[in-house]
This record gives sequence, C-alpha cells and structure tokens, in this order.
Amino acid sequence: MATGTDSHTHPDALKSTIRGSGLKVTAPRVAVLEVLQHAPHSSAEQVFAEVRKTLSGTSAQAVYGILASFTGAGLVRRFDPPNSPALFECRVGDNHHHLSCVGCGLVQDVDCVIGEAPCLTPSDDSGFTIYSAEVTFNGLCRTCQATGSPATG
Amino acid sequence: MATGTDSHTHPDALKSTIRGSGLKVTAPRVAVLEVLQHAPHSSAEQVFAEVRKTLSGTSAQAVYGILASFTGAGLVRRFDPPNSPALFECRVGDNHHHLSCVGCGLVQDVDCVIGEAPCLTPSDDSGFTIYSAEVTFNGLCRTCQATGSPATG
DNA sequence: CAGTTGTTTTGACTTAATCAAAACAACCCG
DNA sequence: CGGGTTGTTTTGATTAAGTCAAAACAACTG
Repeated sequence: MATGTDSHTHPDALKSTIRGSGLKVTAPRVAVLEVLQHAPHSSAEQVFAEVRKTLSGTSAQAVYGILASFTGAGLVRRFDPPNSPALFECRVGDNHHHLSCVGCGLVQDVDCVIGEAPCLTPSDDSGFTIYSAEVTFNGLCRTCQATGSPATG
Repeated sequence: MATGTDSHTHPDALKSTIRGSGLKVTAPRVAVLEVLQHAPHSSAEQVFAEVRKTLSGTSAQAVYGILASFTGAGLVRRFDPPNSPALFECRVGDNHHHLSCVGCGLVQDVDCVIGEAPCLTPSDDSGFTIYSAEVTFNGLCRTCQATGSPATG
C-alpha cells in the first residue's frame, strides 16, 4: 500500500459514511466497506475471507449482519443472480444494471440504457411503493463464448 | 411455441409442449407444468408440495431436476428474488417484469414499461451475448404499507 | 470515565440445493 | 405390440447459504 494508486475512499471517509447512516463505526464494518470497494460483486463468503486477512478475529455472522445492515441503510446494494449466492457492491443510487454470465458467473456493471427514471418506473405498480429496481442481463461472456467452456473468474 | 398465457391448458397440450422441447413426457413433468400454471411464482418446495397431492410418489429431486431442465429448455422462467428461494413461472418470452415485496415476499407480474427491445438491450454489452433480461422492482405491497407489517402471502 | 446501547462472537440449526448410482419408464424401431 | 436404448426418477447422503439466540464485548453519550 505504499504506492498511492488509490482511486478509493480513505478509511476516514468510510467511517463518516458509516456514521452518517446512523450506524456505529467498528473495525469489521470499515473492513467490509473497504473490501467491497476493491472487489465489487463479492459474495458474503468472499467478503468474509477478505476481511479475515486483516481482521482475523472476525466471524462470518458479523459479516452477514454487517452486509444486512448496510443493505438496509442503503450503503450497499444486494444482488441475487441465478445459481449463485447473493452478491454485494457499494455502487448505489446510480441506477446501473448488471451483466451476468451463465457460464462462469462473472458479473459486470453496465450503465442504464434509458438514463434515469423509466427504468425505475413500472407500467402499473399495483399499489406497490417502489424502493429500487434491479435489471439483470443474462448471457455468455466473451471468454465463455470463445472457449465454449466457463472461464475461471 | 408455448403460449403460456392461458390460465388452463389441457394435459394433452402440456404433453405436446414438453415433447416439443425435446423432453420425454412423464407424469411428474406434466404435474409440474400444471402446478406452475395454477400457481405462478412458486418455489421448488411449493411445486413439490403441490405435485405430491396428486403424485404422492414424486421426489423432491425430481422436481428440482424437472425445473432445471424446463428452465434450460425455455419452458419456464427462473427468478431469484432477494431473501427468498428461487421462484418459477411458465410465462416466458413476453418480456414481462416483476414486482417483489420486501415485506412479505409477494411477487406480482408487470408488463414491460418500454415495450420490447430496449429492456433487453444493455447500453454496452461488453462482449456478452445476451440471452434474457430480468427486471425486478423491489418495494412494499399495498397490504404491507397499510398494516405496517408483512402480510402473510 | 461510567453507563447505555448497539455490535460481535459463539455454536447450533434450518433451508435450499446438489451429487452419484441404481431402479425405472418413455419412446423408437422392427 | 414387444425388446432395447436412452433418458428420467428415486434413494440417500452431502454441501452450501443463510439464520437464530444469548452471552461477551466495544462504541458513543454525557
């Protein structure tokens, strides 16, 4: 970490973000946010494994709990692809969508086709109050198309 | 092509549909399709429970296998809402979307906002070959809004 | 610095789904 | 209409993903 190639938020800013959502600032919480910045689209297990590298005493349940409270607070977004555990990312509020590879499970961000509102507004909301919209494109990534077999990643 | 939109398809038509997809026609398969027509957005467990009412010898694994092969054949659509097991429905190919209640888990169909193509075309496919698109609106259903607590449905 | 409140750990548990191999049934062909 | 092939289903064990409850603990307030 000596070389300053960080396009990422500093720990202090992360703390403010957490506090700003009305949550107490703890080491595991900062670690979870850091992990999600470096590795978006991570599963709870993957986040757990990463967090343990720096905070070896952290439990899996803590990570599940942190991800749940962050999701509730709007700090992270949860995403449930088919045939995969839930994934988490900290890009929120920008109405972006996901490309999911059915071959290897790779998930990639895509910006919204339409722009803003239309993608968040169903034709008939049937009395629902909409909080968020999730758009997922299922397909085959470049590597899986080329090799005919799942890429490892 | 299966229409999938009529509320009551006769068993013989179901059989043709199954056969038309290159799959062998068996009693559990017909039963699974019937259940999905009467109760869309059912989980594998729910389908299993329903199928057992008429075919008591059917195993859970059969149902999982049938749902997987039907999904692969394009006969049914699989849908993974947050905090819920995977759901299945037999409305396919009409680019419709889903309203999912975060309170009680209720899932409801909505027709596409845009119409046709735009919802199926990401702005930049990053080399992916897109097979299908899934649009999910997360919110609170009428009942959950009214009562402030999850409706049992 | 002590108290309150919310967080994390620990450990057992539930649900959802998958795997492998043997028993079985549907469909094709003569 | 009956045998053979192929695909399906059953059986039983196993894994993965996530949840629950209560005690130990740590962050923030005053």
